Amino acid sequence: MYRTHTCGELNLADKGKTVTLAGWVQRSRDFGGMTFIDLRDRYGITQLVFNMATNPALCEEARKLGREYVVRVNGKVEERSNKNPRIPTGDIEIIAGDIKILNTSELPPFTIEDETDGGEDLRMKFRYLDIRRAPVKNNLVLRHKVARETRTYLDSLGFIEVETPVLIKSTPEGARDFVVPSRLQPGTFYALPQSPQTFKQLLMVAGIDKYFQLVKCFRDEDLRADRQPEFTQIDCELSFVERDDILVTFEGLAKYLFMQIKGISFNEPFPRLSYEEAISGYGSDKPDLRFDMKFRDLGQLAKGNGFSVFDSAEYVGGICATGSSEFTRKQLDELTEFVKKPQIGARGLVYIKYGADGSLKSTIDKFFNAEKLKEIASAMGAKPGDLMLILAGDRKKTLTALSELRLEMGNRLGLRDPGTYVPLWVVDFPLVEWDEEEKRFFAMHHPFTSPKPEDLHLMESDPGRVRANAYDLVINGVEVGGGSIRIHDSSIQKLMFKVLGFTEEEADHQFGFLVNAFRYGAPPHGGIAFGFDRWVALFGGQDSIRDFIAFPKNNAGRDTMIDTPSQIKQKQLDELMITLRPPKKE
RNA sequence: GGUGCGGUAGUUCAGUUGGUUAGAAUAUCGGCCUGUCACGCCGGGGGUCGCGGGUUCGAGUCCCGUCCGCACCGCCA
Repeated sequence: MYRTHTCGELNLADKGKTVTLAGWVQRSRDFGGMTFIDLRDRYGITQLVFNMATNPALCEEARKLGREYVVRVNGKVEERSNKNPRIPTGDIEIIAGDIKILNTSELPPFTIEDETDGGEDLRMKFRYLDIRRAPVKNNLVLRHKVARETRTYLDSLGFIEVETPVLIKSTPEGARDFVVPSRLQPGTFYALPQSPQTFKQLLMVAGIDKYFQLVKCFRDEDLRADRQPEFTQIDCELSFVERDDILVTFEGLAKYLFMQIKGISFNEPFPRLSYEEAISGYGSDKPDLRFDMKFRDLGQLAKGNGFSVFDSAEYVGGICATGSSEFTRKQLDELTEFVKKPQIGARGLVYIKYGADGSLKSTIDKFFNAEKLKEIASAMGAKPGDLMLILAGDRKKTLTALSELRLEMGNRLGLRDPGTYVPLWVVDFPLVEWDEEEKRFFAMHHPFTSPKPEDLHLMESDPGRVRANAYDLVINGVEVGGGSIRIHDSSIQKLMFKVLGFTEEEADHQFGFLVNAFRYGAPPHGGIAFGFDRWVALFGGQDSIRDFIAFPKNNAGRDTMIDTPSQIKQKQLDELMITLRPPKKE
């Protein structure tokens, strides 16, 4: 037997036992007369003791062990005279009787500690060392647990996990595809799935009834802290369901996961907000509801006072920060700079301080007398001690900017605690969105999303106003999942393609297989997909999904550890009949 | 495609107005140390200042270009 125990399990109950442990040398503390070594494996750290008085040869050997050496140790479990309450094995130590070096190690390029001295890119380049660190390892354990609990829950409801192909067909709608050249059919390409969307719908036609899959998806778009080119979805689809069946089922999954993973229970149903309510109230289709600070539309109240910024604005609205009237000039200047950043794009920021003494002080005193300011304050629900922040301009842009300002204020006021979770459903998304560049409508969700029956009559006359039978689950401002009731009626599907500007030929070429399948008795169906990585990161209390993925890509889609993407051999290109064009000359 | 920040010892960083031999912490190596757990104390080694060009008597510092990393906008049905 290689080892009798792990480095994380021994305690006083094991006192007196002779054990064999194996692991990595985390650190050694050499006192000359005695040496302590912290031995680490996935399960924890156990202290080894070597004493010059009782076993000088072995103690000399132990002094020579370097960081990250792999060793196996025989010894006796003893109670420590000085206990360490900070680790689970802190009551005991191993009096080493024998030690074997299983492998030496070069000096690692960064310290293998919870608080490492390694920077991001070094950690990625030596990810196998990074994963030895408890925080990263624990994230992977967390990920495993979420996956396991997801399977347990869905299985208990009769879902079955079905694998769908990874080499599929490219479709121009939506994100860019990663493509894979075919050798057997030179000049043609597979695409990697952006999601198994069409396959799960075909599984519904096939009568699978309740499907799920923890599945890798691929999108060739630019990356962010919460976006990787390959990521994992909890992909689900059900037959013979209406929207509320799906919301209830997966609200159940969310609640189950919160209970199993975080020990948090939600007794109330998740609130539901329409897309329109979310946008007008929070400027975002994924509002962070850990704090209120809802927008107030100041509309006509702001206009006609000679302040041209307001008078010429399509939209004037603001937020009220409770108890923030004491913000300093410096803080307010910072906020102004914040909203004027190009990424946010507001032209300026109007504030009204509602002093605790009832006084009103603002950047627009010149145009608004105390009475008018009081009217605004009352419209915004402000009380003495509050700070009102107002933006004006083009409606869409201003709502977006106000949303960013709201989140910034939430951060500044400490209202976005990572340990607090506030979920909600956003429903009734628009079915399609007008694209000014291409002068055509695009599906907001995807082309198989069904319109709400009551809006069906607008499909041809005013498609922009048609609402979709679609929904997103949002937690703490993170879109963790979304889905829709699908179209199962081929005439509505045809209408949808028409709205999107597909000719019948194009629709047939790209999605003919699905439309064909629907001719053979497609059941009403719908589904949802969750961003598994985001969900795990959320449970882990972090914004970036990168440390919840064992081997993630960097900002530019590179894996610096294996150095990819990279060039391939000419022979491979020849087989694929691919000729590389020389780089464009400027 | 764009914006911002960064790149100096193995690592994380500091480096003033352009001016002597580029520093600190940590890691590492050597010595001392019998109860540490961020051990302590003493000593040593360690630098292509990302790369290329320019300005200058002189560049880590200023300018141009370029590469790399991080965050964001566009993009992500």
